[in-house]
Amino acid sequence: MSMSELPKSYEAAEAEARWFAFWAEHGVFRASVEPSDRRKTYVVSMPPPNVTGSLHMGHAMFGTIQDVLVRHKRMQGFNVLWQPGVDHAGIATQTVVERQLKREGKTRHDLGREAFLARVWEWKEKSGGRIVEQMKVLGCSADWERLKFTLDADMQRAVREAFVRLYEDGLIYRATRLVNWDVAAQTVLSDLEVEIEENVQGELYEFAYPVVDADASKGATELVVATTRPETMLGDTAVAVHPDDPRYTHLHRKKVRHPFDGREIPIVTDGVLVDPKFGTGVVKVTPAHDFNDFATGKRHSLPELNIMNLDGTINAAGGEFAGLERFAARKAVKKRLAELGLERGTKPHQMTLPRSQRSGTVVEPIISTQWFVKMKPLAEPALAAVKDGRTTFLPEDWVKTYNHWLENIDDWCISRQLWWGHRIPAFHCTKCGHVTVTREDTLAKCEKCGSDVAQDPDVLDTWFSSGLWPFSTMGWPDKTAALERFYPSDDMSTGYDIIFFWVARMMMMGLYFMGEVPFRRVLLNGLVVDETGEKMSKTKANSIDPLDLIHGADFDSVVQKALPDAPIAEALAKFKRAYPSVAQLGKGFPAYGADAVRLTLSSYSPQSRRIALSPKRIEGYRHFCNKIYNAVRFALGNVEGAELSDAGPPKATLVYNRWILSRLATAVEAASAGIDDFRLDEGSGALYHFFWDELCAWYLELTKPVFTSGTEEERRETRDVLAHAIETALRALHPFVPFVTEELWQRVPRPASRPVSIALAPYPTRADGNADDAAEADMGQLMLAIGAARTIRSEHDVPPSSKVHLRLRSADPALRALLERESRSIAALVRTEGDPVVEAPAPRPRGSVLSVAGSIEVLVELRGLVQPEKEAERIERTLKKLEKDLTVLTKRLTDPKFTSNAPPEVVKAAEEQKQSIVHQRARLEEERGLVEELKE
RNA sequence: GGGCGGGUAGCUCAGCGGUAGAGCGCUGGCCUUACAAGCCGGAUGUCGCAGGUUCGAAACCUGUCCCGCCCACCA
Repeated sequence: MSMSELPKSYEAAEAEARWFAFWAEHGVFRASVEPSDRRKTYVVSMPPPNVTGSLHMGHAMFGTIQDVLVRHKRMQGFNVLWQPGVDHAGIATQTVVERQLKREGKTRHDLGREAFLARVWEWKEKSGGRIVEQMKVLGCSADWERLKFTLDADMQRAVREAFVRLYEDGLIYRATRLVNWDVAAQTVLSDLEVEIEENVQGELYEFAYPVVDADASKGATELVVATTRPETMLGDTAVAVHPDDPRYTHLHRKKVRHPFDGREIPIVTDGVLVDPKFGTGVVKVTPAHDFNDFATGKRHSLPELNIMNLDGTINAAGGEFAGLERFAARKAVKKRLAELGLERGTKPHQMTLPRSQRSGTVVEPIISTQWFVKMKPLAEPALAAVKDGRTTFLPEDWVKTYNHWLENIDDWCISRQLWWGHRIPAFHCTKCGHVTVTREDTLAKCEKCGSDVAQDPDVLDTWFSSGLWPFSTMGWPDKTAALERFYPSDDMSTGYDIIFFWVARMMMMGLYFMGEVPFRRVLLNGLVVDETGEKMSKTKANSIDPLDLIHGADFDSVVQKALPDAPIAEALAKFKRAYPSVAQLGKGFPAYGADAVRLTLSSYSPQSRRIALSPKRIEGYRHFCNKIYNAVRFALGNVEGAELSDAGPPKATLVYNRWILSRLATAVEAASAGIDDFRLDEGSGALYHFFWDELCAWYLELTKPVFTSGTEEERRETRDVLAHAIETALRALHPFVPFVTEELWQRVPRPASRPVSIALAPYPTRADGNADDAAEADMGQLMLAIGAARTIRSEHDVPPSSKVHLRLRSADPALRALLERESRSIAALVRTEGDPVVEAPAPRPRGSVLSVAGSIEVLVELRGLVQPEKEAERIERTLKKLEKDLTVLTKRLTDPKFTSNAPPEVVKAAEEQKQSIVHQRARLEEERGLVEELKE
């Protein structure tokens, strides 16, 4: 295969689709449950994306991380299972379909439960697979044949089993209490699904309750209360003051009159609820619509007066306000209070507002009967398992967050008033009210009285089934081969935003049902945000679809997707503010390809909480992918017939061949360490640096003169080492950039034992290279000398087409021998006229410019080419810098505290450096005279 | 109100006890037969601020100012 057969630039799109199909066809991603397969397992569960979802940067992030981990382990010979799945996403999915119905002028109630569910399934079959296809575009090597949907029949069975067991064990119960109500979705929410909006500018409204039978001589005859939700006063059943507040002592045991319906409500004393220093020191108490007041009501046995319908309108208890929507009711109540002369003013007030994570509407606390899971008994083992190290976190500061949440956990409200989801397996007797919880699909008669029963209408919180994921996907509650082999899993990788929602719940459920932690490590990545650090959101028009990066897209279409309802110009302006670097990108994203996007995401330190996506950075990594492609394309022209074995690297005698094998050992070791330690940035960085700065910039350049004018023996050795180096480098890079590496690897000479795909080839280890300090030291000298010569050329504007005469001098005979040996290489890289002259130090020839590189003096003859003024400038500038460094070093070395306290190797390094500087300075000072010579 | 993370080159970020790093951007010279998505050079930082510990601090400690996130029932 010669290089002319490959196009000059790498075209990602075509190659990526082709290789993914190839991997699928060869079952490369398949995990094995064969009893004869003795390989160690490596298991990762993919966080199941919502079935309604389409790929966003968060998916791309975890998809990349997990794919790197999984491909690495697969190449290391593990039996890898990356378990993929899709989540039914209760509220989100139901909302999507209900919105469709609305367009047809219908509600789900018009269809009825069964028909509605049929409709959702239909939608799921049609549109629900999109996210899976998109994960594949990214290159995710999950075992797609094992794809699970959280509502699959076997998942339903697992969920029901879990529910029944928890119920039987007394950990699931039904209770009536104040819960968070989403009036838009018309369902209860768990505490976690309520998002607190901070720093909302609200108002504190004050009004007066007249005291019944007030005695004006003893003090106030009314109590002024303050509230941010005036309409809740319709449900007030008490007014509270602090027991020790002298202002109100005379009112203890008295009552106030409700201004609208004339009810008399008690004045209670409560030291918990009331802070006498806040406001008027009087608090209205609405037990049915406020969490504090609910608790207060319990302490004082107050009635709980519910004033709200489930749709957020005021109910009959609200009297004249019945039927009003809650915010309209607020206005009406205020108006009425003003008319009655009870309004006492309004103050601006900074407050927090609880909003539903799903619908965004303000959450109403209401009293309702729901199903709960008792958390304390589940949380304790989950805390213990992290404390004793059975499960570890990376980065580990997240342990604190995890602990804090579990230590203060409240019971989990798991019922939802939705239709789409796992139905609660409980049956209510229509006659005696007895509740039967059963594993069966249906129940014919009440187990207590034999009357008809009706199944509980509610479904479970989506996260309930997610919590069972690591074992429900393996066939639990059956004792399957998969469960035996793949539980617990090894790494749980996800964004830190779902530590509570998912990670903690899997820990609790896994420990409870399996008696063992569900995973050994929790790897938490940061959130992908825009280039200025803002969270990606619709209103900011700063969301980027990873597919637009992979396949390319005009900014017009990018922003239209992000902010569909705004004018393009406005959306575009917002978008460009969020991504300053796109200003240099013209009209849109080019097709970066999946590899470039993956490598970019791998290059961010996973311990940072925010990952500010920079499109220009992706461009840099696309260039790298192209670099890989071209380097291999070039190498292909010279490696034909290479003889490779998997017993180790080819034998090398030439310094650059030994050197690249030594660097290779370091690089592949760093790559594996980076991946193992969840430092993908370090792993990918090591390979990037190796490939570009060492393999391409130095090694490939050094092989060129060998292939054009080396001896046959030199050519053969270099051919084999080069072939080995690129084959190994491709394997090392594969987890990060799977597509381009497969594309090239298939064409590269490789040992006969290699499998059908690079994805199954062994991941390289140190043994694929050959550590060689002597070769590294020698190459270091050569690189320094060549660099110095190039700098001289460049600073004197010598065009690359002009060849120069080069002299290299050293007092060290061994070094001279090296330079002599490599004179052909040096000549090629510096572009000299003939081979450089290597000699012992001697008087400087007239008309040449000198630079000192370590212990080598580099002289470039420039008579006729040189510009004396520039040279003078260069000398003075360099001397100034040397002088500065020397001052610092001398100061340190003359300080006895330093020389006696610092470790010897540090002192020694400083001394050597000082010597080198002194030497360089001396030589350069001599050079000052040169400028005059050059003018001759 | 509690907790956590961050403030390092113009931008996005590594470094976390031994004389400041990367990518992009900037800049000089090059279409040198793998790659102009490239090559060879170059410039760029009182490492948020103030104290302290140390022979030595961007890194450790204390305080302080900004920015962000999470948790929490102050009406």
